[in-house]
Amino acid sequence: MSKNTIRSIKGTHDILPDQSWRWQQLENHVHDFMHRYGYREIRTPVFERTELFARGVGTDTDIVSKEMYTFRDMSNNSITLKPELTAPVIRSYLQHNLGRLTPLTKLYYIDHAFRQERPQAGRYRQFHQYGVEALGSPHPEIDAEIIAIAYFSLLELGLENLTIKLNSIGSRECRIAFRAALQHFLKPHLGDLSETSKSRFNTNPLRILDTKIPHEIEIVQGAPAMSDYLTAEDVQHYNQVKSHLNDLNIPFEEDNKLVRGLDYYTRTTFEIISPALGAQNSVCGGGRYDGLIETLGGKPTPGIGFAAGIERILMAAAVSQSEEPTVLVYLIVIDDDGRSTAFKLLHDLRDKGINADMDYLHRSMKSQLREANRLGAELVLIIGSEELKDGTVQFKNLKTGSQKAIPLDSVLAEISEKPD
RNA sequence: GUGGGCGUAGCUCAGCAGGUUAGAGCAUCUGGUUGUGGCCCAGAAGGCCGUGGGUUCAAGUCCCAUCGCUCACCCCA
Repeated sequence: MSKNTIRSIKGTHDILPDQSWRWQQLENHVHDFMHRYGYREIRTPVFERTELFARGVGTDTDIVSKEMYTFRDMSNNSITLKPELTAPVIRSYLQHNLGRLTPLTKLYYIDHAFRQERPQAGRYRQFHQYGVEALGSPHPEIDAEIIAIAYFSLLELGLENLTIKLNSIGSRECRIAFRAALQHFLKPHLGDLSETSKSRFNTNPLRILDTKIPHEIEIVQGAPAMSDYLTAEDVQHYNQVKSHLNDLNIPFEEDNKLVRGLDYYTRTTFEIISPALGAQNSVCGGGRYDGLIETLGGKPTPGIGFAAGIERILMAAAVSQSEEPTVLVYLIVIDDDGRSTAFKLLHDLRDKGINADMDYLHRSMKSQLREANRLGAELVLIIGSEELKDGTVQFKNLKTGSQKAIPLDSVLAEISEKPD
């Protein structure tokens, strides 16, 4: 690469033609899948007011405190490239009062988000997710549906050996009690905790449970369990979610240490991990957020959703489902006389919905045939001065090698028949 | 922010104790066929050996710095 070329920004990637076909396939699958489950697409802007994330996601989360792309626009507003996709959807839901139409609003998206982290396998600064949000129902069936969508959509996209990790972190009331108990338990160990854990002790002690530091894991081992602090309603809700999952034969593992990193989660939280990935093995994460809509200025409305990482899915999914469409017919021009005839014929073919192309470099016939072969064309139409004279084209099948002269005006008919 | 690995042709990589004009395979282009692809053969093009500095008679090779890529920690999709 020349020293003068400009590179893409660290942690961002071009999706080249080799890969874009897989993206299209995945997106098509997602659209189709979501429609089957009764979800409608929503698209929100790439950037939002910074305040949306500060309020919605929580200022003491890693995302808000150190990973956002934030800048000032010309009106001196603080703007942030979306670091996650739920808060903007809720914002839009409230702004347009989408809940007016029906008490349960089911939305999905395929979108990109931005976080300023050190890139690594499966973690990029611009990354893509598809996800769903179901707004309005507090009932466990919708929790199960959300998990079902996450799980079955991933299966349909070709992922294997997935593990669903499931937990309930309770309603807001019992989290307050649990939080106090946790702080009470951790207080004597405060000196042994890492700096980050120490600061989380006050801001969000639940996240200390998620620690990866060995000696903290030991300390946390004896911590009070969230499950002991769930209210009777929380327990019942959780049990019903599990029961519905069992009804659908969706396998899951309970993990009472699973705490989603964003502040807004309540009750059901889940994560789906794939063994085909590296250290960043989570392909999907989600949960219930019964307080979020109220936090963002709406009336109290329950909600639940998930987001799945498209790059990670593409990394973990071995097979692509179908062949990329290729050029079917390639036109070859031998000498300048035939060029305009070929150009018009090319247009007619395309107009009739046939994948067709021709050479635009005035190359030798041999080169043009090579190109046709490289493109995977099945048929080649050759036009030279001799053909022009008697109004024909050479009709050649590249698979069999057979060739015949046919009248120019019968080309379309000939192609639509089974070529031989 | 912290740590490890790696930067030689478009791609994947050789380059062996520092020693003359820097190599291979694949890809590309041209030719072997006065109008016929794949396979085969021949040839061509393509490299400030990431950048800067240092050591040396001599640096792709050794040292330092720097930039970039990558993996991992943290956290997450």
